[in-house]
Amino acid sequence: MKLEIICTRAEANHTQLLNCQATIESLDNGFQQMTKLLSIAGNEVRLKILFLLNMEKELCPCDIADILKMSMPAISQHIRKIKDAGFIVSRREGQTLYYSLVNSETQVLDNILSSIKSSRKSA
Amino acid sequence: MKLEIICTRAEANHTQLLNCQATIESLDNGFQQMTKLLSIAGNEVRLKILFLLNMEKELCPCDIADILKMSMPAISQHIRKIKDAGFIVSRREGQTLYYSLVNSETQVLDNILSSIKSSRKSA
DNA sequence: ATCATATTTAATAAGTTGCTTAAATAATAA
DNA sequence: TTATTATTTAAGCAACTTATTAAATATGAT
Repeated sequence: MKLEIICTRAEANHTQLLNCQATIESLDNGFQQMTKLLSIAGNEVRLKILFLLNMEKELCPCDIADILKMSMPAISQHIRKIKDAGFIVSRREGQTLYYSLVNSETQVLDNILSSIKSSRKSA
Repeated sequence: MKLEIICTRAEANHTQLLNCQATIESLDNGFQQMTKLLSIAGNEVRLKILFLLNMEKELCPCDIADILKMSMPAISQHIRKIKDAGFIVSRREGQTLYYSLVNSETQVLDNILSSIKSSRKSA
């Protein structure tokens, strides 16, 4: 792989820049995975859904729509995104679908959610 | 504040739902602050910029453009978003602007960045 | 001054997001 | 079967995002 440097500043440290490029490239998969999580959680509605599922273990779309005072289709479409990303799973009971968090490799998500939980005390 | 419940399921636990609404509302500020951070970091380019600034202490836009192989204006506009959100500051040295991370209340961000760092080992 | 470098800003275009409304599925009940 | 409830899907649209290109600032050098 070709690593080019175009910065012309005299002070620019080319070794440093090449090093940075190599590091960024070696972590490419990590960046993609993390961006997937953060772009899902970086929407206030979806962040609240994740928080609620963490708090209540499982909820149906209707509950979530009630709690967040939003329409069913709006909630359903957020749920689909979170599900497509693999962070939640569903379980059917009659006409009702219950969604719950997948608990795997969610160390960063856990940290985000507990940070929100403790925000009441500090705010 | 009026808390309405519209879910008609017989099994729906109204106390639970009202409780959830109250919790979500009490943490409103926390949700907004966290969404701000995650929506900034939930873009792969910005996540890499934050990672690089964490790794190298300070960098100029030109360095970042080189490392990420992107145009100066594209980088500059990402930097502006991160700066407007208050996560980085700049220091001028002649014609060059050096950007660095603001280190305050960044516990979640630190966790995100160190998680990426350790992704090489596990991937 | 004039020019070159580092950076930002503005205008714009293409793509994405996130809602709404209406229609489609799926399961259950009468 | 027909109706009801829970949920999803589709179409449409306004708002937002992110890149590009070109122009504007700011600093330093000639």
